[in-house]
Amino acid sequence: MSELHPTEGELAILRILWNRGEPCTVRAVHDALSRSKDTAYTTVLKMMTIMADKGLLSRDETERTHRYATVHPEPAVQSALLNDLMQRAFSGSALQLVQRALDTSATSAEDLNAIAAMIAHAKAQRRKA
Amino acid sequence: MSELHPTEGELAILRILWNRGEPCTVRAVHDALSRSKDTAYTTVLKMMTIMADKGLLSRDETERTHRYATVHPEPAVQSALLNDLMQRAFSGSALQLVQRALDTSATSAEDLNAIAAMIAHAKAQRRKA
DNA sequence: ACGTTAGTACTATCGCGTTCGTAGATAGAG
DNA sequence: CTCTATCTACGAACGCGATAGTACTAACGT
Repeated sequence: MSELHPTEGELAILRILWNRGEPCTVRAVHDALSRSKDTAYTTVLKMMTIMADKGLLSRDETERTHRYATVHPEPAVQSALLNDLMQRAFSGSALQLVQRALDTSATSAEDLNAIAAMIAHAKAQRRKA
Repeated sequence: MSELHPTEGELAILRILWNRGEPCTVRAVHDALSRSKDTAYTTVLKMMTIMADKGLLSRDETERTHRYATVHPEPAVQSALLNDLMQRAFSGSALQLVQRALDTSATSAEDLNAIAAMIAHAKAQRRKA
């Protein structure tokens, strides 16, 4: 259930793994993380083993240096987080959420167009079904 | 800074206060909260005093039974939470966030139309400026 | 064969959110 | 005036996320 509710630190690690797109060593993740944050190697290791225990990551132990991979794809986690926030702060209303997102961020004209296109597409899907 | 990042429990209390639209007593909040959650009166009291210390709530102590009111309006907190999530899970891209929100939740046709209207409006605003 | 290097595991600590019991204060009823 | 109900305040305890130091293990070069 809460597999898809990573904490802040966990999400930072997941982002790196998603970016790489392939199983990585703790060393690689730590190096990448060091660019934005100052964390000890053992801390990253600890977090990643915990995440593996939780089922957030999978671990390949065939080599001496273990390689970790994400279990859930990025969109699934994004959806889960979004749904969570929608329930907690928007009474479950996707409309309100999107509304707030749009009038908050300085959305570019291109983005507006992209979203409009997306909606048109969604409507088309609707008509088919 | 983190004034606008209420925790889960804090948000539940804020929601009640926002719904009421007026300063409330701890008793009133606790009663409302009891409908969905089983929490002791003193727990709610404790959280609300902490929130007052944090600047999330203001307190009127003129009467014996203090009355608490929200400091920040709901939209502001929603925006802050949304921005936070946008940074953490969507690389700061509002487009991606909205995209995920739309293709995840079973958005109703009316909602789609409402969002489309909203975008049209935003575009119009853009043209003016 | 041995020491250096790099890896994982274990353990401890710290802060914070959450929970609630208990104590102290005050208003209102009898 | 006293007793009771209700309120606030204080402090303790617990779980968990985050952090990191230390110890043990395995490979690799000389």
